[in-house]
Amino acid sequence: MRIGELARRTGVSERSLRYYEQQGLLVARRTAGGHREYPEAAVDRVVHIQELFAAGLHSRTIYKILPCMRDSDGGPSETATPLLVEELAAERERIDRTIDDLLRSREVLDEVIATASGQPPAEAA
Amino acid sequence: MRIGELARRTGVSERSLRYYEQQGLLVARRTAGGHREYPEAAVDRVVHIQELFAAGLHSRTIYKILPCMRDSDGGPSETATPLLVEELAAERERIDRTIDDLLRSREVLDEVIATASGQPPAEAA
DNA sequence: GTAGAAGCTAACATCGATGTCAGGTTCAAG
DNA sequence: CTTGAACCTGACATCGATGTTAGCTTCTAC
Repeated sequence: MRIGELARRTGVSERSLRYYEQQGLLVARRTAGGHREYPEAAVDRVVHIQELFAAGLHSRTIYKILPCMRDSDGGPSETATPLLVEELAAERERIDRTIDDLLRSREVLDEVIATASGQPPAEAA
Repeated sequence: MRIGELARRTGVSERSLRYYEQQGLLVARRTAGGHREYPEAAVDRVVHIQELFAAGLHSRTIYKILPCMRDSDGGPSETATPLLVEELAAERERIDRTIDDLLRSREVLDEVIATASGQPPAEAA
């Protein structure tokens, strides 16, 4: 498929898809005229990439772990080096901390919402 | 206390503290010479602010909800308007989505780590 | 009063994914 | 062949919190 369809099917802008390619996250065959031609598997791959971006990983990190991920084609084509594993463990910890922060913040929001919704301030009672 | 101590005690840079003030998130009395002078409660307040920043909220949003938060001084000094509540609910949903993304991504990382650590790739078997 | 630490303001830099625009080429259907 | 949609590259803009620097002032302890 071409870039327009891939963008439509993944919800990722063409701009971003080209950026992913530039960062080595996505490859595409080229038409005689230079247009990108993606295989079906590209859809899954873009979804994976998005997930990792959503986790706050940098493209450089994603670049390193992508070959180690179970792809739609089957098993991973490569195994993570100890160094990469160490880096991923650090990312994992960062993610854990982020989740904790989010849970705490969500509680704060809930408290404010609850106060405003259910319990009119004492001054009004 | 002055800005240096507040920075030390909260782990937030002086630069950021001044920025918070500029955004209206933090107020400080001023010395005759213009130096900032913070009350003890500022420590808690800065911690709150950091939590909300960590959740991905913008300073403008934090500005709006801060007066509605239970402060170290006691109850909230203001109650959220319905409009604000709606906005906070949207933030809450965003946070939920973010958490989901993070959980998914963490699983991906765990899988890669597990593969690299324990299970040599199938092609070798 | 004086030296050095600590503060002040203002301005500019940064990071990274993404938006957007310009100017040109290719593709597909008539 | 022609036309309009889709695509190409390249460059510049954006957002927002924070880092950094410069040049100056204030504070504190001697």
